[in-house]
Amino acid sequence: MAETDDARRAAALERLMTVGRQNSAVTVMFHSAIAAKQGLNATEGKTLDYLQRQGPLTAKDLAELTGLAPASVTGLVDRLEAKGFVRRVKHPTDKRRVLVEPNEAKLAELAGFFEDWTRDIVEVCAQFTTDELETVNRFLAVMTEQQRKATARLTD
Amino acid sequence: MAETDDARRAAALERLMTVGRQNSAVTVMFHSAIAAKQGLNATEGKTLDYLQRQGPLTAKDLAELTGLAPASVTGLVDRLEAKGFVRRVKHPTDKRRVLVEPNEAKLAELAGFFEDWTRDIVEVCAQFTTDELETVNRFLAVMTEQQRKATARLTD
DNA sequence: GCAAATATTTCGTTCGGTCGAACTAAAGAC
DNA sequence: GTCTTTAGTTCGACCGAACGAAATATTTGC
Repeated sequence: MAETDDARRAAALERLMTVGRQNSAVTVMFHSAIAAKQGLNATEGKTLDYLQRQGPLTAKDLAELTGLAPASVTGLVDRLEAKGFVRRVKHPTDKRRVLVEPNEAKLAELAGFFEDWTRDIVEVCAQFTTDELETVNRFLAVMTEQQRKATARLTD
Repeated sequence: MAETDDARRAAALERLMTVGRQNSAVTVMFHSAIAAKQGLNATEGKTLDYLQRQGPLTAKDLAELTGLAPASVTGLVDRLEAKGFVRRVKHPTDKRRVLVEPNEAKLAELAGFFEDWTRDIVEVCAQFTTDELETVNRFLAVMTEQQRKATARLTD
């Protein structure tokens, strides 16, 4: 029954596209809702993402990552600092440089925002066996990498 | 061996959180990269999303959906029209109203943007059995709904 | 040491996106 | 038929965020 198997797979793939696109759209909205709730614009949110993932970065690093002019980074960091999300720290060896350090407490507070969200997730996961969750994990990991590459391709 | 099962599940859940967050971050970046490539800002992108999903909408509808003032919607539609993504159409029965109609051709062109992306996805999916893909679909559908509710909770 | 290079900030300017208020046109109420 | 309400646009103004150029501080190279 190769044909019905093929049909079933084709259906699964098509549905994956649909559901994946819906999920993407909702994810974007969720993110922007959270950012808005904290008075962060897109640039600021992206910057915090980078800092959270990579730890302290210099202004120059941030300029490259965000694609902003040096002068703009100064303003960006000023705003984030005023809101308490980061602080400027002198670079240990090169005093020209400024390290922008994320405020862990503030980010934890942000994580607190996710708390009931996390609880909901776990609850929803009750519908899935551990094996299934591992499949999902594997899938998400692969897709994330694929999408990361696609993004890089777009922005080069 | 209930304990090791518990441990395995806990590990799977924790990993899900991590990988899920990474995936979200990348998704957001991917979206904003696509939007930027087309010269669209966040508001314009969101508006096109609504139009694509719900079909033609009046300026008033858009004002409510986006949370913008009427005057701002005029400007928003002007910009989208100038870029060729939408057109204004007279409402059939109420001549005060303006229907904002998405340009299917232009959106298809946008879909073309996704073409090689889609190809990559399918390729990546070769690593998964059809059963696994169906599990993923089920998971994504559930998570999408959950996240949709969470977003609504944040923006009310 | 001193000149050139590098990292960041300051300053003045510009621009896009939003707003409120006033205006126009059409629909609905009575 | 007038009066009120509703939909959308125009206009003038404002604000946040970005930029380039010049200034400052520090490091590197010779």
